[in-house]
This record gives sequence, structure tokens and C-alpha cells, in this order.
Amino acid sequence: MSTKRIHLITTAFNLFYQKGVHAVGINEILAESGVAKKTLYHHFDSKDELVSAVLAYRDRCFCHWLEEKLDTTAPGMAKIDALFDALDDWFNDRVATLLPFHGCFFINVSAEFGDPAHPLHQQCSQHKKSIAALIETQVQTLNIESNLIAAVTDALCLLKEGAITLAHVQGDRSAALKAKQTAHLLISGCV
Amino acid sequence: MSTKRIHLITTAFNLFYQKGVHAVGINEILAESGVAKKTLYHHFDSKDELVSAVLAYRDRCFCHWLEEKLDTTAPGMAKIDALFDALDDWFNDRVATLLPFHGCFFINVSAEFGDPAHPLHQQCSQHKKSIAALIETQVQTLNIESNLIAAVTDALCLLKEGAITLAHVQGDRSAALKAKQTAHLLISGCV
DNA sequence: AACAAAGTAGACCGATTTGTCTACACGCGG
DNA sequence: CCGCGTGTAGACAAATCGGTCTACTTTGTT
Repeated sequence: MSTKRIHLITTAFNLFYQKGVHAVGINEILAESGVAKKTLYHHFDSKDELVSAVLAYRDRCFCHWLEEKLDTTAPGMAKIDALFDALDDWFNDRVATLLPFHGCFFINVSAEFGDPAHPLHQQCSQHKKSIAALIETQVQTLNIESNLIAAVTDALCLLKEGAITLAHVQGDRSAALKAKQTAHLLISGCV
Repeated sequence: MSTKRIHLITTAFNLFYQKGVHAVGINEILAESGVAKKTLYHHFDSKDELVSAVLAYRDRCFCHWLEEKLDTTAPGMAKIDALFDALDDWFNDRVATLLPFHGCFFINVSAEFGDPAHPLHQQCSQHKKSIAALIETQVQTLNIESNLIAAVTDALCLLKEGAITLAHVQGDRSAALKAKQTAHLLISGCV
């Protein structure tokens, strides 16, 4: 893949993530990246396609980061700790590759493209499904009844999304730890 | 308050809630409401001030609706059921006064005005704090140790925000019932 | 050496953005 | 009866939007 293309995507992500997609114009991305307009439209047919590429890029970064965090943790309850500790790192800007926390990019983009039928909205939905699947495989390493796996996964996803929202809207940087505490209470009652 | 002012606010909310604040121009609000531009700028100094008024309007509607739902419910566990049943009504468009569900307006606006120092972002944060306080007074009617009240309130807020996000981004209309189930598991372990 | 792909700068397009302004109309209280 | 507050319609301004285009240069491959 072209270096210019990558540079455009990373620059666009920086700006979109901080200010929102609609608040950032094409020209701002070009000025910030130092790339010519023709080059942008050579790689992407429209702004929406650039946004789509940015979503795909962030999806890869985020999933790889989380997957590695969880895979390098011993099976069992430690997996759940690792999940919320990872979120805590994210919320408190201890993960350089994720950039300073400005909420979940996919939740933010979903808010701007509110129509569920919009391709960009669906792309965000797909990312959330990937993360949920990732969490479910971790839950399967727990010593709980197999018919509880789906419910526990749902619960963890709810707590995760809740923590992200609390951290962003309310600015509550301890949201991940609160969610972790809640998850402990919850799962200790299931074992 | 002037009828034109109210009409502008409700029309603007409809459009903002569906399409997002930045995606809706002043002219669209004027065309939809049939109000003259001069009248809008007579009541509001800028678009941001209109957005602020719309946030305040939605805050009143939403808090009144939820407060009434919870206040008319018997103390105890029924309060928690009432909370998530109310969310379920909202997600499934059974509450006419809230308009068809497009996520939480305050989360959406926070996403568009991502800077935590922005007045509109802070207004959204304040709304969430009001709702949290509302929930805490309900938790106090539960038969749990007083030192658990804060933690249970946090947990319910996390589940609530998580359910809203799941319902909006993923289009999971059953999110409120999942959250309700999780809350049951959680609190039954605390009593 | 030659050729195609990918790059540059920036003028330009029509549409749209927020916001101002003029000119005028209606109703109500002092 | 007169002035003030509220309203209308819409022209206008200055900036910005996404996107196209021309003319030229660089780079990599064969």
C-alpha cells in the first residue's frame, strides 16, 4: 500500500477522532498531511470512502491491541481483569498506539451517521460484533456452565460500552475500574 | 416563552436527533419549521446557543419521563425492573414523547463536540449526572447495605449506558432486557 | 532510455455554511 | 395613536464544503 495513502488515513483518523468527521474538512486533512488534493482523490473516490478506510484502519489497530492483551493472559478470571485493565490503560492514555482517549471512534461515527442503514454505521456495528466475538472466546476459558457463556459475554459487553461512555461523556477516568469491580461481583455469583 | 421559540427548538431537536448537529444546517431548520431566519437569530445568538437550548429541552423531557416512571413504582427491586423496562420501551419506540429511538442525544452530541472543555459537551455531562442522581435515589429504596449504594448505582449506570450503546450502534433492541437480566444477577448477589 | 503510475500545487466549480441586513406587517399596552 | 416587541421574506456576505481539473514533476520498472 502506498505510503501517501497510509499517511492520509492516519492523519485523517487523528483529526476525525479529535473533532468528529463532519467537523473536519478535506482541506484540513490535506494541509495537515501535506498531501495534494489530487492524490487524495486518486486513492479515495469520496470523503465517505476515506472515512470507511479510516474505520477499517482503526478496527485493525484496536482489535490487534486488545487481542494481544487478552491472549497473553492466563485463562480464567485473569482474562476479565485483563480486559478492564486494558480499558483502564486506554482511558488514561497509557497506550500510545491508540492515541489520546476521545471515546470510542465507532460510537462517535455511529452518532454522526445515525441512520442504521448507512454503510459507515454498519461498519461500526461490525466492529462491535468483532470485539464481542473476541470477548466471547475469552469467556469460554472461564469455569462456568456453558449455557451461561452467552449471558456473561453480553454482560461484559454492556459493562465495557458503559465504561467507554462514562469515561468519554462524563470524563470519568476510573470507569474501567468500576466496571471491573462490577464484573467481579457478577461472575463470582455465577461460578 | 414564545411559541416560535418552542417550535424552533422542537423542530431542531427532531432534525439534530435524526441526522446529527453538524449535518443539519440552519436553513434546513428554518424550512422545516416555517420560521424566518431573523426570528431564529432574534431568539438565539448563534447555532451553538440553539443547540444548547435543544439540549436543555431534551434534558427536561427525558428526566421528567424517567422520573415519573420510577416514582410511580413500588420501592425495592421493582424500581430496577422499572428502569430497564423504561429503557426497553424507549428502544422499541413505545414512548411517543421521546420520538423514535436514535441513541442517546447527549452521547451523540458529546461525540460531535468531543472536547471535554466545550460548553455543549459539559452540558451533556451534566445531564448524565442528573440521571445518575435520579437512579441513586431509587437505589436507596433497596434493602442493601448503605456502603453498597454507590457501587450499585455505578453498576446500574454502566449497564444503562452500555444498553443504550448496544441498542444504537448494534441495533440490538433487546439490549435493555439483557441489562435487566444482568442487574438481577448482580443485585441478587448483594442482598 | 522509455514509459506508466503516482505525485505536486493550486485554480476553479457549484453548492452550502453561519450570520447580517433591509424593508415591511401585525398586535398590544400606555 | 404611537411605539415597541415580535414576526415575515429573502437578498446578501464571506467563508468553507466536497470534488474536478490542468499542467507539471517525480519515481520505479522493464
